[in-house]
Amino acid sequence: MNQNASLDLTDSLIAAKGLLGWELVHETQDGKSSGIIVETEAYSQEDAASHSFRGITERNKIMFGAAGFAYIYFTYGMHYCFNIVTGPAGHGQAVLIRALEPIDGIAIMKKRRRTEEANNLTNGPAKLVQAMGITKLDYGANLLSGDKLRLEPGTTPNNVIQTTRIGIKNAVNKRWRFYIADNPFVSKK
DNA sequence: GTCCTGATCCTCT
DNA sequence: GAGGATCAGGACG
Repeated sequence: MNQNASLDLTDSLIAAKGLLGWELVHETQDGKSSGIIVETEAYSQEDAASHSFRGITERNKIMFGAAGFAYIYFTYGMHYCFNIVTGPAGHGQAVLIRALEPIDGIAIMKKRRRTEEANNLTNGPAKLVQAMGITKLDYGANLLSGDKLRLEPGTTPNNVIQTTRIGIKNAVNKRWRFYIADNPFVSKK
């Protein structure tokens, strides 16, 4: 376990791996909630599965901006997913956060998720958004500025698994998904 | 405009 | 393991 001095967001693949072990913190009226990032996926504009593949649009324009901002999108008519923008300005890429290990505010998460099961709070991209109280209002938030929604350094995990992504139809052969081995809060092995 | 699809989750069998 | 919920963005004309 090594202390992370800084986060490399110059490339989504590097960032997806580097984000594992970092803590995502959100302070709301209900209190503070946070969790360790245990599962991520990388997306880039050369990648047919990425929202940025077909170029810049009103929805995904934040992906083409500077790194370190929140890209939140709505899908399947009922779910939001949370991404961290990476790469240089002008290059559309981001890292999808797929799962967290709950740390602070677990009682708040249970209330938001309407469940008592601790291992069912944040083990999926739409679940963690709900558990953390993230909304579309957080679109474009600067995660590195120490604001209410932010990233905090954690510890680098020892065992990281690299594999294929989940829930996509294009570019399914790319092994752009990373998760911490043996972590019970990973959405799927 | 209209149509279709989706980086999902939950509730059933 | 399968299917439904439910709506915004994007493609097309």
